[in-house]
Amino acid sequence: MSLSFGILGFLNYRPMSGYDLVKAFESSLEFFWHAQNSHIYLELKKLEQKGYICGETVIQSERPNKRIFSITDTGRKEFMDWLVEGGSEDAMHFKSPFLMKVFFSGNMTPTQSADMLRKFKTDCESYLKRMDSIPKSIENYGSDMDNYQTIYWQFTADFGYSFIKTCIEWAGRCIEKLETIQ
Amino acid sequence: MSLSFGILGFLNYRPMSGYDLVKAFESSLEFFWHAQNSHIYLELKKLEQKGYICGETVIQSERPNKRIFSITDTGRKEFMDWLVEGGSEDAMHFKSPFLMKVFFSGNMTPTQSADMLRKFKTDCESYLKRMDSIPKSIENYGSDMDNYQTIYWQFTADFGYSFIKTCIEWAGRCIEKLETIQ
DNA sequence: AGGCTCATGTAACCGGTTACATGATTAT
DNA sequence: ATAATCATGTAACCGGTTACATGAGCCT
Repeated sequence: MSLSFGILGFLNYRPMSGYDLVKAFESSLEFFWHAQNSHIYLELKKLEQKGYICGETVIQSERPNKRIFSITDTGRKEFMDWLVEGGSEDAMHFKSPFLMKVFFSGNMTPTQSADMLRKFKTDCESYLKRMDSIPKSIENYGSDMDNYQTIYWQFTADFGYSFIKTCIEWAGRCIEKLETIQ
Repeated sequence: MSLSFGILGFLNYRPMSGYDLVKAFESSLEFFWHAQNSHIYLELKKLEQKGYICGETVIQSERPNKRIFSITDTGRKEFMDWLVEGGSEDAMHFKSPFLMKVFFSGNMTPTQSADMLRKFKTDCESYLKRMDSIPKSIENYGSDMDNYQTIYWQFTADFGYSFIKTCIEWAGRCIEKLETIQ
């Protein structure tokens, strides 16, 4: 469901091809909404059928042809309804196979589970490093956009940043605890 | 996929009915793996067909009859393989319609988005309050269980706690920022 | 009388993933 | 040569959700 609103949201900024959308998801929503390219193309088809977007083929000589999609008025209305509705999004709990593993780690030795947590921690740390580039890219992106938009991109980036840092601190505490009982 | 491992994990502690499992998920995995009762019953059927668990009907006079499921040796092996495999769980990113809304909130007024974030924050705060009871229930639960198990339950509880606190702090920062530009 | 707990399921649907398929141009 | 970027899709599958259906016993 939310993928379609993500697509509508991007097309509300400007018309884009499926390929553009794949890139847009990768570079901005990636952290909290990973999207497969196959899924995006399927969703574009559905949105077109519903009349929320309309596609136009652009013939290119030096590159493969592409279809550029624009949001329609009904599409924009649909998007705004979703955005404004106060539906409690259940934002607090999320599905995490990793945490489920931690929950059941009493079936492993402390050494095994500490290793798992160390791997998690280093994964987080390298992810955090890659995230350092985000604030800059928002500034670039934002310069030619409405300045007001960019604060929300910064909000989500800040969330990602804080989340990962919380993960690293938590993993550190867990590992410490496990080292005392070995 | 992970639901089945959650079920196997609980049945690895002790035999349970579908109803027991629903309660177990609600009281412990709820935060990071919400499970529908219908889904649990469907999964139990599949796991039985695969031979990972086996069910036995218990006739009760004062209550409806029930089926108690036990984990089999192959089921236990399957569970342990899942637990130990170092598959990178992709624990860092998760799907959040709420954060997607934040990302696109440049289409709302600062007042509207601040309201949304305030609602989120109070939701988090009431959730945090309810979470205060968890450490106690782990202690109770843990007293008759292997003490070593309980540290992992505490780890996941700690994660939930830290996560919610991070959310509250983040929302606070966002609201503050929005209030300055109104 | 009304609501809660105990107890188990089915059917339809849908959001999303995995794997596969193709092919031109451009840069190294 | 070969890898990367640009570009678009299909088919099969599956994990999970929503809605529905039933019914006994207990507590207030």
